Amino acid sequence: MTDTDTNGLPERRRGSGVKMVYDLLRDEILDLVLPPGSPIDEAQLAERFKMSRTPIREALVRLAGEGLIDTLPNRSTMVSNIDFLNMHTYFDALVLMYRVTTRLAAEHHRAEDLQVIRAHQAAFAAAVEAQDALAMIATNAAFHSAIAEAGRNPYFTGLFKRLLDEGRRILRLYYQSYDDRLPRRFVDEHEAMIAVIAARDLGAADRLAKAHGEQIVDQIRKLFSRDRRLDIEL
Amino acid sequence: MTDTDTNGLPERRRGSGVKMVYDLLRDEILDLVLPPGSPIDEAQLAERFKMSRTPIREALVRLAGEGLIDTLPNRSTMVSNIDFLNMHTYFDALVLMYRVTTRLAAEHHRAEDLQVIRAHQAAFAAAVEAQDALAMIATNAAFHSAIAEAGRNPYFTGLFKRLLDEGRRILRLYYQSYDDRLPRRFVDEHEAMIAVIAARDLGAADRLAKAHGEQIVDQIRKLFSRDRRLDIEL
DNA sequence: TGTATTTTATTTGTCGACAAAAAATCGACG
DNA sequence: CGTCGATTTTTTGTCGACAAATAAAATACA
Repeated sequence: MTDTDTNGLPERRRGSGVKMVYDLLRDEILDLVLPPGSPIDEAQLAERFKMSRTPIREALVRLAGEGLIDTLPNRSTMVSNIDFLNMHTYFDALVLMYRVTTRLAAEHHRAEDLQVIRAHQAAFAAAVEAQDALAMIATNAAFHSAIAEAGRNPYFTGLFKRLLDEGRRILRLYYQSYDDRLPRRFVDEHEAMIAVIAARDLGAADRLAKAHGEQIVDQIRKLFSRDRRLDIEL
Repeated sequence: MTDTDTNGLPERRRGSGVKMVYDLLRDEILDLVLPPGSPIDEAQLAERFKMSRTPIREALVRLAGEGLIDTLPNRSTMVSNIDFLNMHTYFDALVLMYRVTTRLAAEHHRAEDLQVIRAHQAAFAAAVEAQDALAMIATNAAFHSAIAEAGRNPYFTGLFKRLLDEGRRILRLYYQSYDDRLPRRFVDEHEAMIAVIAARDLGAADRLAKAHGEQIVDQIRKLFSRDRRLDIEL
């Protein structure tokens, strides 16, 4: 037993509490452990983490800043809803960021970036092989996130990462369908993207990213119209 | 004397304090009243606004979430620096958002949107006529912000508004040069943009926005190399 | 005189408590 | 039996105080 006191609770260093609460709550929201609409009770969290409401509050303010929770003034705060009606705006933004970040990666990447990207791609391929849908979602996001980092534009990577996070919530609703033959196609497309990035072919990077993104959007649209009979306008 | 007590201090309603501090600090940062690097002292702010440190702290957390201030753990927090070395990433993002939002505005705008846009354009023209540089910056940002809103994609408008805010800090450093013949050209270009948006000509909207954005970037680059002998890579 | 070490001072992070605001409960009255 | 109003309960926003962490100052020592 390391780093724990007699109560079995980890000894927290001053200042680490907010980050812990923030990270955990964030994960629980994105993994739908806390589904949209779930009420968030400060006092309850304070008791759960054995700390005062002050650091809890700070974590909540940060989550609200990212739009992951909604706070009604003087009243309850809850996990923000996924806006299915305006989903097309999400897809538009996602595809554009796929394109821009991949193109910039082809332009600005360094040798060490490719190693990181290839490592994430290997992890994604392993998740596909293992048919682990949750791992697919996570490693796929990490793969594209690494590409964005190689593009070296913090404004784009910032927006893109937020979109990928939001995507975690959407995909997790439908990850069941991931046990068909689509994931292997994604693996191949990822390989092709790595190749054009390495070759610094900006045009091809843009084209591949566009096709890749639109295919994912198409797949999600199909899921929606099949499972929910919702016609998402694109 | 309305809404004030005997001390001359406004009676604040519960919950309004944080927003007041946030808004004011934000403006002071963007207007360079608080230049980059300025130390932010919680206790000092608490005394200035006659409130406890708790709401001050919440405002600071939100500002930190937007990257307007940097907080060293357990130590001082200060106004974030403008990253001149990586300015090109800013320009890349700005021009792309100019294009995307203008194109989407041409696609999705409604009649009432055009009225708002034209009103902002009139205010911009008036600022140019009055040679009021600060008003030009503000009304120009409002004009493009209104176009973005008409595009109806919250992900793009969110990023774009943040970029325009950041631009306020950059432009305010150089607003002196605004007393040449460039602003009138901006007025004309704005008029052309409104026309193609109204005509729902997506391609022309994209082209005009690209030219408009790149011209602004070019202008700023010239200012930099002239005033600072700084060679900004683009 | 310069450097290492202790002491002091300043500032942040956290806490428990209180007051305001909204919701929930209860009770009066039709 | 239902509706409106008063009262209680719950939850949030704010406060003042304290403790940990760091910087600054003072002291000891070579």
